[in-house]
Amino acid sequence: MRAADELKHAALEQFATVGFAGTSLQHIADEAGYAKSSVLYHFASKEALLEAAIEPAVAGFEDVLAVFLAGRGGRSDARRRELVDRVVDLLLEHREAVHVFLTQGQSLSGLPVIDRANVAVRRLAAAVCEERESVDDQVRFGIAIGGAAFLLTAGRTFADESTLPTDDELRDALRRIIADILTPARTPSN
Amino acid sequence: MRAADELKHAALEQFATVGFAGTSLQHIADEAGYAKSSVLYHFASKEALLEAAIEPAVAGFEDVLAVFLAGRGGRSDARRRELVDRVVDLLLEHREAVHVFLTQGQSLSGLPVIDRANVAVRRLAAAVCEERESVDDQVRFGIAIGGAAFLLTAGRTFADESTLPTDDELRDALRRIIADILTPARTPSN
DNA sequence: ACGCTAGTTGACCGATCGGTCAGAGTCTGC
DNA sequence: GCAGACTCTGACCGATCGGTCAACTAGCGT
Repeated sequence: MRAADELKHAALEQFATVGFAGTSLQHIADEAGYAKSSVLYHFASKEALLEAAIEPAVAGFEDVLAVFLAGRGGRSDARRRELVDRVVDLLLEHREAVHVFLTQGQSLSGLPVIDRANVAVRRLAAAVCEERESVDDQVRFGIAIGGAAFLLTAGRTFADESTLPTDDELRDALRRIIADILTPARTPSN
Repeated sequence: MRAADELKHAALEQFATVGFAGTSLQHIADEAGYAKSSVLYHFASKEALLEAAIEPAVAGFEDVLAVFLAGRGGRSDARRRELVDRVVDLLLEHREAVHVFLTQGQSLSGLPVIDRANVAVRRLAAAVCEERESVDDQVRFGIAIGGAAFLLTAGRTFADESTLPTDDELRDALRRIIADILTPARTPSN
């Protein structure tokens, strides 16, 4: 069962950097040290490989969301902050899958796992924004999640001037700043 | 000269939605109503077409940046806010080019126009963040620009629940929120 | 009428794409 | 020893890729 994992890992890395359409099965196989045929032995198709590669990430978000929604502690600010923390953890843990979903999700819609991820994100937005549905809140949520995902992957291109921060530094900063973005001024000032 | 513009427009749209590698010259030609050979008559190669398509956007950012850096008014908060406003305008005007650059820039590095865009973004970050180079400031800048770009393109996938906001609404919200994100609490609290 | 240039196109090229298939190697239980 | 399942692979398929090229058309100055 090691081969399938190696292939998933290699595939995810390529999908995140070169894009799904820009990645060939041959290249994935070469990267993982197998023949192209072996890839199609473990996964029925290129799309099935993508699904298998990002499914754990989607499942993770669904779990965190389910825990939040089932929690009996209401939707206090503390609980919402806890949700943000766990989401940030998932963003860091599955950064490649998140990047693939956010940057190529629209061209990949139709794949079951992508549709699952879409409803998960919508429910996440609803949980974070509560019933407040102003344009500002939508924009804040979009910037927070899109920005975080961008920062974790593409952002490295021009953020490494001196020394790029540790994952732990990044995690702390993201937790603080995203919570900051999502809760503008608890009592509106504009 | 109309044909070249039509092809650039069609190409940019495809590059933004399906990705550069995932877009075929044949599809671009079909979309614009020409033959594949015509595309390669107007542009030396697929890469040259990409460069021509996103060059105006890069030039726009370079101009705005040059105006800001050459301005004799120092770097007051008001001037920095004006810079943010103009950058937001450019993000809206060239949203497809911005999307292509931010989501595929790393796999497209090497193309002259992409490298130009990279240095422009770095200088923009320096101009906005001033000499403050803490992890937080870098994260805030990354989230702001990445989030805005994400919101303008991919974000539409799951933001259109009811009615997605007007461009003008979006512009106002972005100006306010991005300025907000980049200037956390004028005097640091951490 | 002429030649010249710009624009457009279909035919064609080698390479590579995702995917199929018939084996070959390896290990197990009998 | 042997049967069977599991894993892996090279050869091969039709389709499509980016790119080349010669030919055709339309306009324009002379």
